[in-house]
Amino acid sequence: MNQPADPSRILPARDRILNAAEVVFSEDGFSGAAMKAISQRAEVAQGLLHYHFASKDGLYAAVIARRSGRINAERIARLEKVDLAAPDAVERIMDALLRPPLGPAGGGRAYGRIFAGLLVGGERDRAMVTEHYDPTARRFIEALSRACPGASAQVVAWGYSFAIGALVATVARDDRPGRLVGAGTGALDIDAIVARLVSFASGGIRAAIAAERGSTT
Amino acid sequence: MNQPADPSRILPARDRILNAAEVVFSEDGFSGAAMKAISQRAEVAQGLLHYHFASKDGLYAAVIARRSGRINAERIARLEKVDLAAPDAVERIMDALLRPPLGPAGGGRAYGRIFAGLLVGGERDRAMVTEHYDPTARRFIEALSRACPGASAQVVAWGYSFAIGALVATVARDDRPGRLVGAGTGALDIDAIVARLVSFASGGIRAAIAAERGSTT
DNA sequence: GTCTATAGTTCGATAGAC
DNA sequence: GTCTATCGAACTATAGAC
Repeated sequence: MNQPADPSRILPARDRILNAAEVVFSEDGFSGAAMKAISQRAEVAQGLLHYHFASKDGLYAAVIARRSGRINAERIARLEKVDLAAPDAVERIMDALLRPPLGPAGGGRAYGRIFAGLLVGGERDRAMVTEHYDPTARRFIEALSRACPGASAQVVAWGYSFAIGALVATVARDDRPGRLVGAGTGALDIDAIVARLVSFASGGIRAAIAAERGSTT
Repeated sequence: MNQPADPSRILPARDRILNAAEVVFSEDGFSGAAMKAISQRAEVAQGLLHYHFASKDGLYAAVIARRSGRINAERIARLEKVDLAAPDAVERIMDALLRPPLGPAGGGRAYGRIFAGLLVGGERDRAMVTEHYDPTARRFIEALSRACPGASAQVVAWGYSFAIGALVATVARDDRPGRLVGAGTGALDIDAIVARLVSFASGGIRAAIAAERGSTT
C-alpha cells in the first residue's frame, strides 16, 4: 500500500489541475476564480498552472476543449445513426443533441455550469462557443431541416436555439423545478429528465414550424 | 442652452450609476466588473458608488431589483387577464411570462445578459433568483397547472423551467440563430421572436405532458 | 516538472475636505 | 451629495532553484 489515500492524487498533475479548474470555474465564473484557489484544490504549486497552460485564459480554454470534444463526438456519433426520413426523426435528433451533455461525457454538474455560462457570457465565452460548439450546431440544424421539409432555415435555427436554452436551464439548475413545487430533494433520474427535455424540444420545434406555416399561408 | 450635451448627464447620479453598472455587469459579469469602470462610465467619483449602494454586492442587487420589479409587475398584470379555461390558455400564459423580459420593461440587451446570467451563476445569483423571481414563477406554474388539468406538478414545473431556458438563450444571444444559418444581421423583430418563443414553449409543454400521460398509462 | 518567492498591478472600500 | 486620496488585500504572472 504505497499508493496515496486520496485517489485524485494518483492522477498526473496536469489532469488534477484541469479537474480542479473545472470545479473552481464552475463555482465562481472565470473572473471570480482565482489561480491560487485552483492550485490549492489541485494540490500543486501555483506556478505549475502557468507552466502547463501559460495563462488563466489558456487553462479556461483547455477545460472547455476537453469536455466539448467528448460531448460533440458523442452527439455526432448518435446523429449519424438517425434515419432523417423516419416519423420520429425530430425526437431522435433532439435526443442525440441533448443527451450527451447530461451523461458521462458532460462531466457532471461542474462542467455543466461552465457549459451553461458559455451561452450567456461575454466575448471570451462567445469565442469558445464559436470555436467548440458552432460547427456541431450547424450539423444538427441541417439534420433538423431535412427532417422537417418545408420549414424555413430561420425557424429551425430558432428552434435549435430554444432547445439549447432548455438544456442550459437543466444543467445549470436541475433542482429548481423541484424547489418550485415543493418536492423533496430526491435523486434525479437522468433518463427521465432527458425524456422530458426531448419531448419538450421536439414538440416545441414542431409547434413553431406549424405556427410559421399557419401565419405565412 | 445651458443643458449638458449628453442626455445621460441630466439624470441624477444614482440613476446614472445604475445604468452604468447594468452595462458593465452585463459585459464582464459580477466578478469581472470593476467599480472603477462603473464610476467612469457613470461619470461620477468612485466613492459615490459606495455612498449610494454601500458595496459592490449592494449595487448588483439594486440593478436586479429595479428591472425585476418592472418585469414581474408586467407579467402578473398580463397573467391576471388570461382566461385559464380557454383552449389557448397555455399560449396566453406563456406570452405573459415571456414577452415582458423582451420588451421595454426588460431593459434591453444589457439587463438581458444579467438576467440570463442569474440562471447559471453561483450562490449570489441563486439568491437573487430566489428573492426576485421565484414568487412570480410559482404563480405561473400554478396557472399552467390549472390550464392543464391532469398534468403532474412535476412535469409542469419542468416545462416552466425549459421555457425560461429558451427565453434565456434568446435574451443572451439573439443573434446566434441568424449566424448559424448565415443570415444577414438585419434588425430583429421582437414580436416575431416572441411569437416563435411562445409557440415553442407552448407546444413543448403540451408535448411533455402528453408524453408523461402516454408512459404512465 | 515541480517548487518557492516575489514583482507589479488592480481591486473594493474608507477617510475626510467641501 | 460629491469629490480626492489612499490603504490593505488579492490578483496574475514570472524568475529562478532544484
